[in-house]
Amino acid sequence: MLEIRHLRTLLALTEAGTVSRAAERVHLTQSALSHQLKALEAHYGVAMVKRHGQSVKITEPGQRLVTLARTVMGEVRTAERDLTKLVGKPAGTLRIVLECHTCFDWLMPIMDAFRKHWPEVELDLVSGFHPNPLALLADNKTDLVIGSENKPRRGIVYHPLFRFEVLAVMPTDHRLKAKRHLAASDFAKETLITYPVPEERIDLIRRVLKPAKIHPRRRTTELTVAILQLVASRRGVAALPNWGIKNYVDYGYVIARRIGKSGLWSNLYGATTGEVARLPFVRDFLETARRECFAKLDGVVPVQ
Amino acid sequence: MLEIRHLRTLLALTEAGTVSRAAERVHLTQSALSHQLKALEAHYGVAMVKRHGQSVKITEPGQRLVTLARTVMGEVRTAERDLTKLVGKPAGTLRIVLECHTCFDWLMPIMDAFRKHWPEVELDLVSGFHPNPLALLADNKTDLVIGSENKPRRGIVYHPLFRFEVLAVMPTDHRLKAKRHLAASDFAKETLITYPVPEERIDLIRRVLKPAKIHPRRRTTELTVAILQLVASRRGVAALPNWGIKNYVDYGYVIARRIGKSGLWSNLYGATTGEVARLPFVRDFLETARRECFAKLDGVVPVQ
DNA sequence: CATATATAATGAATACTATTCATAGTATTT
DNA sequence: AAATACTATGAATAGTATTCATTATATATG
Repeated sequence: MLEIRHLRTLLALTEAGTVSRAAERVHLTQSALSHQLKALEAHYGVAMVKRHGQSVKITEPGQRLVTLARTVMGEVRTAERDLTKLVGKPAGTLRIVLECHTCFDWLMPIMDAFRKHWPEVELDLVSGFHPNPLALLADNKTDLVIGSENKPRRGIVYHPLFRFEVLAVMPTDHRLKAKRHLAASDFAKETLITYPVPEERIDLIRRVLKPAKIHPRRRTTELTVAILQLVASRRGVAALPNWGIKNYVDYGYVIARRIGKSGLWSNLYGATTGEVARLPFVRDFLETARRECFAKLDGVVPVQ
Repeated sequence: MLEIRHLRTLLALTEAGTVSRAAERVHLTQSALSHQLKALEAHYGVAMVKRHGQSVKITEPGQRLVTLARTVMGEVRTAERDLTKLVGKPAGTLRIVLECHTCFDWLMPIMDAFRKHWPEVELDLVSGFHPNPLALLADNKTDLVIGSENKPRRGIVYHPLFRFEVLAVMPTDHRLKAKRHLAASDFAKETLITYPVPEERIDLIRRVLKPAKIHPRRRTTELTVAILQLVASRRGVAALPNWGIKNYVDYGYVIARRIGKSGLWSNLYGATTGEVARLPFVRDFLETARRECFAKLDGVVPVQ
């Protein structure tokens, strides 16, 4: 009766917190998951989740199955890796270009895991700036570009990673702190602290400020911590991913506000050539990245 | 794509050796398993089994999945045990009556495992002889009777365990050693060595010799090894389960021959009252017994 | 406080896919 | 050579997972 499908669902449920979001993550409808849970509960004669207002909470029996799911899914993954290694000795390179500055944060642990799982593959992070990173794929200068671009181009395959919200980060005593969300006009008199990249690469400018014809002052710095320091010491405001600043916000170092009524959201994709997309270790890398980010990063949802 | 169902199939396949027998064990048709295997092979791009004449052999990739199956199924089982313990504290007794002498051999390790898994349950083996063991169930003198009886009686539930062949055991230089299988008449001049139980309890007599009106001499002894010693020293022949004598035959201590053209087969059942049948630890006991016997005992097949 | 917005549960309809059926094919045994 | 024991396969069927459409309920929002 119990199938791996159910374990997948339970894992997604603990990570997502709600049935609907879990459903998105496993590419099913909310209804399907609700039925699955009902079937599990009927079979074992215990509630696996408890409706807790709007969201659901996993019960103790449910938690036991989640524990099972974690170990089982881990073992299934290593078995499948072993299988692909038995099918054909995998060797090659995986050169990665990062378009997204903050992505370093989540990429590091994933690269570490990858090196352990695929010691035969040479892993490289191509840093430094490129005006047109996707061109590097065609020129075989890199194998994987991680960024938010997904315009269809011939020969390039986009692998959706995840979707996250970009928040406005401000000092704790900022004049706009009472607002629930900021409008474009709110930025008019601010100094915007960003990474040293062209304006088109900054979502807030390209998608919010430029359309509203607002051009605040800019100040740039390389590191995320440096940006946060400048914000905290009232030199300006910044726009950073939700998951990148959560710790600083929780700690009360800065405050964060939504940009626009429904927020400024950004999608992240891995881009490869069609050929590279077929390599088993590349598929594994992308899948691992997706899974780990959903599991570890706060407020991350599937690409819509 | 990979589901627990596939892992079950692969486990049954390694233990049964052929697709058909594995199918019986998981209560599916041979065709279903063949399709399952085909789907697995298509998905992973490797052959999981290799047709090897009449039977199939598991390939290296297949073996990897079998290993996965073993660990996963083990974890699923302990998780499910934990779940039933969470649902309701299980306490009670499991008093077992054994109708079948040789069954001690396989029952011991299963009782050991059971004690480990259900420390709250008091386990008892009620030995000694009873003319009508099933009556003990109704009188609440025991909880489980293991034997080959399965005549429908009101209030009693039979749980099929397994089916095995009873072989004629003879000294290595016996006059009938050239025969592939023995007929009832072959026993006419022999001394039959049996456990000290009534004739109706001995399959060979009840189902083969009595119908043929053949009444050989009998000599009885309690222990299986004692029977084998007597046989080896030419004091007579015996009829014992395939799996009980395999080691002695392989070692060349005695020889074994089929009884009748298609052999003398015996089914083993666990009998309980309807109430006891519902207890989770009883269900677990029976399932464990079945599984372990299929895995460890040679030549054991599902009850037909 | 009413309204809008999320969310979950449910029964019926649908789509999917696992299993069986019927059969052919291939070794092995007698 | 015939009988037996096994596997593979395509089509039909049965079974069940998923979706659709809807209701119910709780949480935000103006």
